[in-house]
Amino acid sequence: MTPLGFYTQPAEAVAVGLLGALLFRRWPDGTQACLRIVETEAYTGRDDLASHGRRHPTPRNRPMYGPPGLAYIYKSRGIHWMFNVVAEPEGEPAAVLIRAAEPLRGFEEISKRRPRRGPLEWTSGPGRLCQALDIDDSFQQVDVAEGRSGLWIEVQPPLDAPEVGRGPRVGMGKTPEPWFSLPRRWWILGNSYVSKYR
DNA sequence: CCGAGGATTATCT
DNA sequence: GATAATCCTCGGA
Repeated sequence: MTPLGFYTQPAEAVAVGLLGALLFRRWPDGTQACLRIVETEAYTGRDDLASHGRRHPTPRNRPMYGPPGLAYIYKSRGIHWMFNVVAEPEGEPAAVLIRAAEPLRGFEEISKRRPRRGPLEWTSGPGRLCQALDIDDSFQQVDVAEGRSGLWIEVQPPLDAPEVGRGPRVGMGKTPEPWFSLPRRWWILGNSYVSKYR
């Protein structure tokens, strides 16, 4: 499947399919990091009161309505950057939040951006991941299927179903049921880098 | 180990 | 004016 075809799928399918995908970051000085995506969440449009796309386009959520395969980045709590990849055809507000990843290469580069913290706290959460990889809104709407921006994803073959966990999303706050409990979070079972804030 | 509370600001109503 | 797709620190056990 082409990258465009992959990201054009429903957000749920993209979220599952991104488990095990390789996330790359290359800095201007030539240093590089490679991580394995281990936790994702799906957000869609009017059928999802937890999603930024639940009402209509706004300056912030505009990228969710745009072409699939581009980054959607926003700031949470005025502090933490969140990294999503847009899914579904242009016009449909949908995105997949990259919640956690397991560092494979570039430990030095990652650890120096997460000082005074152990490896398990480097990238085990969406805000931590963006801190570890210097991801901010300068990557807004970059194409994650190609590496020119210095941030890209290489999708891998699907995992076997028994390796995948599924459950409610994190940080739903006052979101009403049933959206509060919809099982739209996926993770790799047994992986230590899955976020621990539930 | 665990739970409570604070940080900090753009965005939306 | 309230809220937020989070993270960290601190106090108590």
